[in-house]
Amino acid sequence: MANSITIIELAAALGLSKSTVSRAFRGNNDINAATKERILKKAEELGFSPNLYASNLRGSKSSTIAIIIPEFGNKFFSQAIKGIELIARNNDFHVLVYVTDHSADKEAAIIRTLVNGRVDGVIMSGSGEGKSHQYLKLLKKHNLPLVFFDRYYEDINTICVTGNDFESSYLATSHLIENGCKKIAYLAINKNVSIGKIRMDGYAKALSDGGIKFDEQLTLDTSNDAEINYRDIEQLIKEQSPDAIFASVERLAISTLRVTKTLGIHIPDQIKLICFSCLEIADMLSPALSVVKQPAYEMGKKATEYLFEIMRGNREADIQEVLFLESDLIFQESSQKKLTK
Amino acid sequence: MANSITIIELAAALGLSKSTVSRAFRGNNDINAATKERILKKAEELGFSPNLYASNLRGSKSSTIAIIIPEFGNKFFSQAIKGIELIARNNDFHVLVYVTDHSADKEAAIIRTLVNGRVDGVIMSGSGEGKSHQYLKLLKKHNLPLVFFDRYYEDINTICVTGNDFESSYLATSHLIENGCKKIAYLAINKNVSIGKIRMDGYAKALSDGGIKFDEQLTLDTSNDAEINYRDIEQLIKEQSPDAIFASVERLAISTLRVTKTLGIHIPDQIKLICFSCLEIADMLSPALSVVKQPAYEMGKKATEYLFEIMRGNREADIQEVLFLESDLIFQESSQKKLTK
DNA sequence: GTGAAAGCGCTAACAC
DNA sequence: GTGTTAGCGCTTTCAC
Repeated sequence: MANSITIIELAAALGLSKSTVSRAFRGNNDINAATKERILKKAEELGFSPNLYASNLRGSKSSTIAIIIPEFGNKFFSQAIKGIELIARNNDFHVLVYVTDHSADKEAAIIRTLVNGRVDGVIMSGSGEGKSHQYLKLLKKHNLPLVFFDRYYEDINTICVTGNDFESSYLATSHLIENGCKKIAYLAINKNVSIGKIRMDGYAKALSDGGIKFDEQLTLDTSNDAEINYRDIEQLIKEQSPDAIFASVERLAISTLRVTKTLGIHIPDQIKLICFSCLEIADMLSPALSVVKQPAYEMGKKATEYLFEIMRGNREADIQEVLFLESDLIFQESSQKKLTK
Repeated sequence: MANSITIIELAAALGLSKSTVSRAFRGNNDINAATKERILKKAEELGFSPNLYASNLRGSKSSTIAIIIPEFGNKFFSQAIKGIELIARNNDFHVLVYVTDHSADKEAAIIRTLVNGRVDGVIMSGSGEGKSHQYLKLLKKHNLPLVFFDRYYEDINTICVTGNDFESSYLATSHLIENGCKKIAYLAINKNVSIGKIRMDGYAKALSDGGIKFDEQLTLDTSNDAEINYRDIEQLIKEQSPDAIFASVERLAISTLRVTKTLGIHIPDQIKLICFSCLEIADMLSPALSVVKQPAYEMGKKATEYLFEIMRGNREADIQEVLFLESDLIFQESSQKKLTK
C-alpha cells in the first residue's frame, strides 16, 4: 500500500497531539480554526490523509455499497449503474461493481466477500432466479440491506425497483394483434424466472384477451450465448412460421434481425418485431425497431435512494415491496403495418 | 455496519485463543487441520468472517483497484470496464467505479479519496486533458500505480493502453478520399487533447497525402451535450457543405445521422460518414455505419494486467510508455460509393 | 500446534 | 481548545 505518513508523524511535525490533528479531519468544530488551517496545510505538504482502514475500524462504517449485476452487455445495465453511481456519489459513498456472468454461484461467492464490513449495503439484479438463495441470508445476518432492481427473487423479503413489465408486455402484444398478427412468438432467456415469467404472463394475457390461443410451441427458452440463440431463433422461425416476434430482451431481438436478414425475411411485412430494449438508436435501425424502453437510469437512482433510506433507518428492510417504474412503448416500423397501403 | 461477532467471541465459543482462530483464516499451515476444520465450521454457524478493516489495517493492503472514467454513455466504456472487472476478479481484487462527467475537478476530488489506502492502484481514462494534472502527483506520493487507457495525459509518466488512432484515422480518411470525397469534415469533442488531437493528426496527414488542403473551417470542436453538438453539426453542414464527415467519437456520428435525416440529406450519396465506435450493431443501422472499432474489452484487460504487473513489482511504474492496440476498420454503406452504378 | 501480548493508525471519551 | 488514554478487531512475532 501507500507509504503514507501517520497521524503521529504529522502531529510531531507540528508540535501537536494526534487527537488535535485527528480533529482537523473530522467535521466537528471543537478545534481552533487557525490550528485546523495549519494542520491541513502541513498535511497537504506532507501528503497525509487519514488511513481509511484505521478510521473505518474505529467507526464501523465503510461508506461503500456494492452493485451486483449479471452482465455488462447492454445499455440497460450501464444506464442503471450510471444512476446508482450518481446517487452514491451525492452521498459521498463509493461503489464497488461485480459482474456474475449470469452465474448464481459467482453471485454467492461475491456476497461472501461483502459481509466482512466491506460494504454497508447492496444493490443487485439477480442472476440465479429460480434457484435457492440461502446465501442471501448472510446479508441479513450481518444486517446488510439489499435492494433489487429489475430482476429479483420472490423468496427474498426486500425492496425491488423494476419495470411495469406485465402491462408493457400486454400492451406490446396487443399492439401486434392490432396490427393483424395471429402467430406471435415469445422469446426469453429463461421463462421460469421473474422478468422472463412476468413478461410472458403479460403476453399470454394479451393473447387470451385477443382471442388467440396460447401455443407453447411459439415460446422459446434460449440462452445468453449469441450463437445458440441465433440457431434457436432460426429454428423457431423455420418450423413455426410466426407472423410476429416479441423478444423479452434486446439481445434476442438483435439476433432475430440477423436471422431474418440472412433468411431474406422482411420485417415488418412478413414478421413483425417488438422487444424490450434501452437502445437509444432504435429509431435508426433498419427497420426502425419498436421497443419497450425501461427507465434504466431512473431505476438505478430509485433503487439507490431506497437503499440509503434503509441504511439511514428511515425505511423498513425485510419487507417484500415492489416498486414499478413505467416503461415507454415506442412503436416504430418493425411492428406495424405499412401506413401507405 | 454489520453486527458481526468478533474473533474473540468465536474463540470463546470454541475454548481457543484468538490467535488460533485467526490462523484458521490465513493461508499458513501452522495449525492443526482438525482444529482449523472445527473453527471454520463454527464460524459458518455463527456467521463470522474476519473484519476487513482490522485485517487491512494490520496488513496494509486493500485488494481493491479504482476505475475512473469520464462517462458511461457508450459501449466503449462498458466493454472496457467488463475487461477490467474480469482481470481484477481473477486476481481476487475488488473494483471501485467512478464517473467524472468529463470534469477534471471531479477527477481530482475522486483521486483525493483514493490515497488513504482505499485502493492499491488506479485505472483511468482521463477527463481533464489539456489541463494541469498536479493532483495526480498525489498518487505517486502514495506509491499508487496508475495505468491509463484510451485517454491519457502526456505530462504524466506512466503506462497507457490505447488504440492505434493515428493510423486508423489516416486509413479512415484515406478511405473517404478513395471514395471520391474532397471536402471531408472532422468532428471532435475537444481537438486539443490526446484522442481528439491524434485522431485529427491522422486525418490531416491523410488529407495532405491525398493532395487535399487542410481547412480549419471543416473541423468542428463541439460539446458532449447532444443538443449542442446537434446544432453545431447542423450549422457545419449548412455552412460548409462537406461531402464527407469523419466523427472522432460515436456520439457525433449519431448526431450527424439525426441531422442529415432531418435535413433530408442522403448518406452516403450526398455525405459519406465514418466514425470511431464500438457499436455492435453498426451494420444494422440505416445506412449501415462504417466504423473504426477499438478493442475496448481487450484494452480494459490489458491495462489491468499491466496494473497488476506494476503492483507486483514486475514492471516499472513512472515510465511513459504507450501500448497501441489495433482497431478494426469496418467499411460499410455509410462511407462508400454505391457499388451498383 | 497453541497462547500471550504488542501494535497496526485512528477516534472519542474524558480530563485539564 | 488541546492532550491523554483506551480500544476498534485483527495478525504476528515470540514463547511454550
